[in-house]
Amino acid sequence: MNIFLKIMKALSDKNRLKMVKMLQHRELCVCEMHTGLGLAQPTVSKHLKILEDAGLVISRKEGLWVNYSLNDKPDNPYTSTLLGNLRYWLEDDSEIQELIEMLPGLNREEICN
Amino acid sequence: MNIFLKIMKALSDKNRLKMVKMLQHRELCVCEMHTGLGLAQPTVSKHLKILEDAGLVISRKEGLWVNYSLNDKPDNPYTSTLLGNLRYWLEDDSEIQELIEMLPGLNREEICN
DNA sequence: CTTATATATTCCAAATTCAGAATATTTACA
DNA sequence: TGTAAATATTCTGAATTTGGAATATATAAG
Repeated sequence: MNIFLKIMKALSDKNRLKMVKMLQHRELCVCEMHTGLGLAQPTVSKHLKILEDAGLVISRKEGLWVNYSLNDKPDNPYTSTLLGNLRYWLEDDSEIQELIEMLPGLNREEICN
Repeated sequence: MNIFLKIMKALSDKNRLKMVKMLQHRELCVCEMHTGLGLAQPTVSKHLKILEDAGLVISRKEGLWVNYSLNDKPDNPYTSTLLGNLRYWLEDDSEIQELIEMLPGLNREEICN
């Protein structure tokens, strides 16, 4: 039950939910999400830790960057089902749509320097 | 997005999750859940309000009792999918199992008087 | 080895959540 | 109308969550 609750709590926050929806489109580094969401970098870093601890997200180091992506090898049925449903859930939400539309313009080389 | 977040928050609490699992077996009044969960009556009442506001649960008055049951006519896909998944999710959780096993012994006529 | 950059961690204040005690409301019934 | 019983609401304190500033860590480049 505890892992289920951890997953639900991780998905109960608006900003973390936005991060998941962003990551459906591509791998992102911290500074890209920090810029895209208009949140402080430490805030984003902490949210990502919560998502990673819940097993929803994985990270991969690439030099100075840390690339985050959705976990496509979940070890429990809750994660796979929820991440699967979230592929289409909230697709019609305007706030999400605006966020997704700005994704192509998010370029880590431009942002982080 | 807000209704989705409300649903996720409602299912992010251990006691509310237990209530949902209890209600999968039968309609229950407040005092039955209050006794079964070992929580104060106002605490249970407030949790039920949160579940009802999220559309997960409905209530039906019957004299002094208020019977709560799962909402089988959800007006959004999140509720129907999640309640559907929760039919089998957590069935193997020992804490849930113990709770379910005590359900047949929960009798409102005995408890509430 | 020093510097610069991306990310993580720590610290703290504000906001929210949770629990139970006290109280209010609602309904049945004498 | 008055009382009893089931539930709902209010109030309060403790715990948790959230956000950002300050700081620490890690890696690349000179």
